[in-house]
Amino acid sequence: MAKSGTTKFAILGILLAGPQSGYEIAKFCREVISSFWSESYGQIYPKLKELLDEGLIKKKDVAASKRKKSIYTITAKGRKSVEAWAAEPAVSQPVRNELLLKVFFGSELPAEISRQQIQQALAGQQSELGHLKAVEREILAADDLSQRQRRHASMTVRLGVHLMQARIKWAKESLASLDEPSD
Amino acid sequence: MAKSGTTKFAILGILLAGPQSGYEIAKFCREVISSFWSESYGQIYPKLKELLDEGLIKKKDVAASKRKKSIYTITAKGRKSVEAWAAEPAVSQPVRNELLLKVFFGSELPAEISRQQIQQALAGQQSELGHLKAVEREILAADDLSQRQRRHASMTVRLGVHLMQARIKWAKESLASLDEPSD
DNA sequence: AATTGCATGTAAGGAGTTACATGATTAA
DNA sequence: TTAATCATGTAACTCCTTACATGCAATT
Repeated sequence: MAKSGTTKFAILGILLAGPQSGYEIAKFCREVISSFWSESYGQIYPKLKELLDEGLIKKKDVAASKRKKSIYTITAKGRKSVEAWAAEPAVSQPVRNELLLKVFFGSELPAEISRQQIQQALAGQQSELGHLKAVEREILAADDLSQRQRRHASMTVRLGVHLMQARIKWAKESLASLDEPSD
Repeated sequence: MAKSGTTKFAILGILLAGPQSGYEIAKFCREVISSFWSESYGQIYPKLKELLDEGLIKKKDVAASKRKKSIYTITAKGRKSVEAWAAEPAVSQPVRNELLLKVFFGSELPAEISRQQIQQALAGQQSELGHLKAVEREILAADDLSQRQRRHASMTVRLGVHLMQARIKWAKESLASLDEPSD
């Protein structure tokens, strides 16, 4: 995936909510925004160095509770930079859906293959939907977040919910279509 | 994106429908399956060489209408290989949704930013939905396809339709949510 | 005559993950 | 004491796109 450069802005955006260490940024990606974004250590640490060189963040070494760590804070320049990025129309990166690839090729393969794929997908989707709804409830009850933070966080989960419901609808419709007799 | 290796099977899968040249495979990706899969020349040509070495496809040089080209045909071994891959549960690769990232960070940014993002997204989604429905009609009317091919191709487009409708629903719901007064 | 499409490839470089390496602290 | 979590980073490797390079054929 060449030339997107979104990692930089993802880190800056996370720092908007407050100063954090590289480790905490990674944790945030894993625990909070993983349903629509991912970053790994191999990306985060080198990127923090770059952002520092560009003056978009600043570093402070802290001996927090005996363990030393580096806390990064977004600068005014960094804030301007992430705001400009956020205002630009979002570009949707090329989709690659392995399930659809398998279903598409299914017309040239034994009929059970597509049916099983879709049944498995449906099971996963239903459990995923339950998970997303639980996350939604958590967000609405989180008293460590501001009202605006709750609202925006819940919007992101709501898309997940809508998409999952759509996938479930599709899976059921597709299984029915596979049951229809051939002409 | 490390260690997926799906390109190999994508090419094999495309060859299931009949022998084709590298150029035709690329064209097929661009024109037929682009809504859920993409491959570029830089991937296809080197991969064809690998598949040849592994005995999963065979090559025949043809002087079709004065212009020379290489036509690749899937072998029995290749067919077995793609069938085994198709039967394995589809793995969903990590999602990266730039729009949601911007919406999420929107709680720390001027309020107009998220509203504009979602409005722009909605406009794009509505036009995209119209396009998908046109493609669906084309598939159902395509008499160069078998009934099974039409059925499986239409299933892939139907997921696109369902997902796009979900995105539109979400965008409208989110705009309404942004209009609600704060507590 | 010029543009578009057919046709095959390579090179450079960015993006991204995983595994490795190291070590302290804390909870079971 | 053993495992998990905190903490920072690097190296190797894969994946993938874009641009480049080349040249013929058909259409406008």
